[in-house]
Formats: sequence, structure tokens, C-alpha cells
Amino acid sequence: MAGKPELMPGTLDLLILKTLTRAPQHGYGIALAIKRLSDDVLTVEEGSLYPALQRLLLRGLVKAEWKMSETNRRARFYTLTAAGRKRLGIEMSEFERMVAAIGRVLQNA
Amino acid sequence: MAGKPELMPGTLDLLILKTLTRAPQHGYGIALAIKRLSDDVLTVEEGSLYPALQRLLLRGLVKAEWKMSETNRRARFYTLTAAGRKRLGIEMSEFERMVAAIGRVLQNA
DNA sequence: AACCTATACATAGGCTATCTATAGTTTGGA
DNA sequence: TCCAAACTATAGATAGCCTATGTATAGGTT
Repeated sequence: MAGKPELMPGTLDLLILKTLTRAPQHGYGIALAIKRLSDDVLTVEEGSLYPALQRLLLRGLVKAEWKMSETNRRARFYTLTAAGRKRLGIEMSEFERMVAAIGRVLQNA
Repeated sequence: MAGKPELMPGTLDLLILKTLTRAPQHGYGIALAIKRLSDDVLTVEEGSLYPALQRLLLRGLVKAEWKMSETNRRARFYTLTAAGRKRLGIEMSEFERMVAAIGRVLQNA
């Protein structure tokens, strides 16, 4: 099953970090936001999302705090740290660089 | 070691197939072409390239033939098959779709 | 009360794709 | 003769994501 990947490999951290630039959000909300903003093209599975958030925590790119969600449930809200913001900048420009390079190959080959 | 990846994961087949649309080429030539067309941003390592070519052969997306290269050496020239051409089309549109979706997230988040 | 659905978090195990490291042959030039 | 460049190839390691599974709670329905 799973005909097509739901994510472009290597872009998960980028998408998560970017989603947090607006405001702190819990994991479930991050997944919904990515799905919605991408018009349902990108889907982040739980098994990808939560481990990714743990790694971001360990690297100090986000911090977390338990609060109550909009629907009155316990939820862990993630916030971008300064390091996370910096890292996001790097990942964004690296992404653009790669896409541009691939674009050149696809046009000129 | 390895500060940054030399390739965007998942795009290797796409780049190889596209490189073969002009004319048949040997592995080494494919690697050089990708490097040159991308202005040295993308580098395909031998350990990635040759296994990838074997997989493409097995899947019938390319065919191979031993010939003499421009520099008078034995070299294996790869040619796109009809299936390979079709596959390339699919991969290209899928790539565009993904990039567009990520772009929407990066703009609106 | 029993049940269902959506919300919410988390981990173990496995797979895919790529990289690292290594090894070998041939050609032409210094 | 020696060395660099051209050319192919494989084994093993690793990164990153997915599949499958488990837990739990809120709110609505029956």
C-alpha cells in the first residue's frame, strides 16, 4: 500500500519549525496545520511527528510545555527557541538552493 | 564529516532519468552532467550512482550497452526505455507537486 | 451506562535510500 | 615508469521516515 510518500524526505524538520513561527502549538495541531496549508498534499504521520519533536527538543531547537488544548485536553505545546529560529533559516535557504539546483538539471538536461 | 548532503533524498532516479533524455550516457558521464548542470550543488557519489543504475535496469527503466567512450575506454552506456520515459514524467510532476506544497507551507505558516 | 469518534501523545521495529569506504581496470601524459 | 583521470562496482553502515501498536481523555450519541 502507500503508493506515494506523503512527505518529501528531509523536509520534516523544516515543516515543523516553520509551523511554529506563528505561535506555539501542540503536535496534533502541527500535523493538522501542515496538512491544511499544503492542501492535503503533505501528511505527517504520528510515528514520524512525535519522534521528530523529541529530536528537536534534544537539539534545543524547540521547547515544550504541558497545557490544556482548545478542546480541553492535556497537550504538549512546542515553542521555537532562538536556535530553532536560526536553524529554520538555514534549512529554508538550503531547501531553496537544492530545489533551484534540481530545477536547473530538469530544464537543461 | 559530511556537513551537508549532496543530494535531496528521493530525487536520484529523477535526476538520472532526466540526464538520459538527451542521449545515452555512461555512469561517469551522468554524474558529471548532474554536477555541471546544477552548478556544483548536486554531487552523485559512485556508491549511490551505480546501485541506482542497477535498480533502474532491473525495473526496465533503462537499458545498457557496453561501448567505447569518448576517451577510448570501455564504458557502459545507458539509454532510456519507453517505460523509463513514462516514469520520468511521473516523477517530475510528483516532484513539482511536492515542492509546490512545501512552498505553500513555507509561505503561509 | 455503553459506545463511538476525534483529539492527543508515544515507542518499537523495520524499510528505503543514500553515503562511506574500498577495490579494481584502462588510458594517456609527465 | 609512474601517476592522474576515467570508469565500474560492491559491502556495510547510517539516516530518516513509516507501520503498527498502545495509551488515554472529552464530548456526543444511543
